[in-house]
Amino acid sequence: MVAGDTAKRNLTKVRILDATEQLVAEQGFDSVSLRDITNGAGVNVAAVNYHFGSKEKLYEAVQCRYINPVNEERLELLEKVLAEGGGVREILEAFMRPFLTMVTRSKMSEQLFFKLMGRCIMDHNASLSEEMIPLFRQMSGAYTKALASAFPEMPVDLLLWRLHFSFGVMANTLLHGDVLIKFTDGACGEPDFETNVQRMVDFCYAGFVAEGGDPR
Amino acid sequence: MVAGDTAKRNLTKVRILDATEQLVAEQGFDSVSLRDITNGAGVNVAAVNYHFGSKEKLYEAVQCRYINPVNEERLELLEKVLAEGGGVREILEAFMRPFLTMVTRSKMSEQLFFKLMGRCIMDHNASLSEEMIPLFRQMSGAYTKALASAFPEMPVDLLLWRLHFSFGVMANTLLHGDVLIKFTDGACGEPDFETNVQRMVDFCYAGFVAEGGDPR
DNA sequence: GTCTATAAAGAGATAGAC
DNA sequence: GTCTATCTCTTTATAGAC
Repeated sequence: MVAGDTAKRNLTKVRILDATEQLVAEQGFDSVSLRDITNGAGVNVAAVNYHFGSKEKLYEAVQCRYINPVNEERLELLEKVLAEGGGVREILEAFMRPFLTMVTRSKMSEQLFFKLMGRCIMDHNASLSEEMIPLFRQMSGAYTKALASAFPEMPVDLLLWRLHFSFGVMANTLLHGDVLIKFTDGACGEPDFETNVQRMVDFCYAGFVAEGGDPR
Repeated sequence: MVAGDTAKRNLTKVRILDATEQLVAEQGFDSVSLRDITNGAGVNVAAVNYHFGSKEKLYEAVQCRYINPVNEERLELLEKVLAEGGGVREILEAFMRPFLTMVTRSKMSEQLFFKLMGRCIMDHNASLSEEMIPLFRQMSGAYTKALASAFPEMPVDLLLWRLHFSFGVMANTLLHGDVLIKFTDGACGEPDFETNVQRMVDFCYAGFVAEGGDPR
């Protein structure tokens, strides 16, 4: 195999991934057919099964493409925050900011990219990919531990639910931020995600330190 | 038409609704076929189209069956809270508690019922039914107004986003509460929804009164 | 590695008998 | 109001030519 073959193979593969993430962001995992995808990518219908094995595996590739780097960056940022003696606010920011870093790696608009991310973390019908579970467990374990250190007197179950609540705040903003904008006829403004990260961190930080908590 | 006919027609219709909500709660709107439904209900395949017109309209009926009463009860509770001079905490509780009232009207287990509710408010692929939009707008308008009175100095856009965050907390708990339980191997406990409502109210109340807010 | 052609299964919907 | 039988369309996947 020569370099040109690899380049061409990767081109087709990447075209499929790009088309899939665009269509999935717009319509959801369950509403997109292989023909939609191959038409969008300008490749033959058989190409998906040749390059990915099945539609399901293509979907796993789409999910892992960004979610795994997001979880890696979450781990890196958390380490940095803890090394610098950061508190709960910084921990929560480390949890939410990586989506903002990752958007620059995609060809999609910010709005569509966040929609895709929301679908990846919320549409558990379309197979929560096995390939992302270990990293996800590691990441959530590290954050749980960090928050448990910050709130030594908070019962673990309460802490886990508050982390889950924070996850819900973020996921709903990613997935349905556009719905709020349409539903309020723009009265909520059209904040960029940087603004939303700050607002979400403020909101969840206050929720974490609420009665029962023991903030550092 | 005699009473018996009506009873029998309603029986079939209700059997279809019951089977559909059970299957949708378990598998999601996009993963259930008409044959799954009619098998589950013990009725003929043609019955769905006879009684509901189409699969889509059946889904709208399933969504409206509980979501409309939930939104009505939210409005009633809010009126009562405001009449009694309740504050932000009580307003948030009025927003979240109706799911707990409604679960008793269903044949499903609590866990499955909340899963169904989560799907109804989060799966916007499967058609956000036109029939529930007016009530939904009225309800969210009333809550926005009540919260705006409680936080007269908070910019409206921030207030709307904090309400959206609260919605995310609740929706994620309804839809993915079971995921947290499995994912943490039970370390989060298995709290009943009453406990979760209190925790969500605590969390969101603190989020609302965080810096920038002006609590009553 | 890419194409055409097609297989095989399953979907939603409905005509017409009862 | 309910049933059987069937229509029509779409889906994923693949065999085999190039």
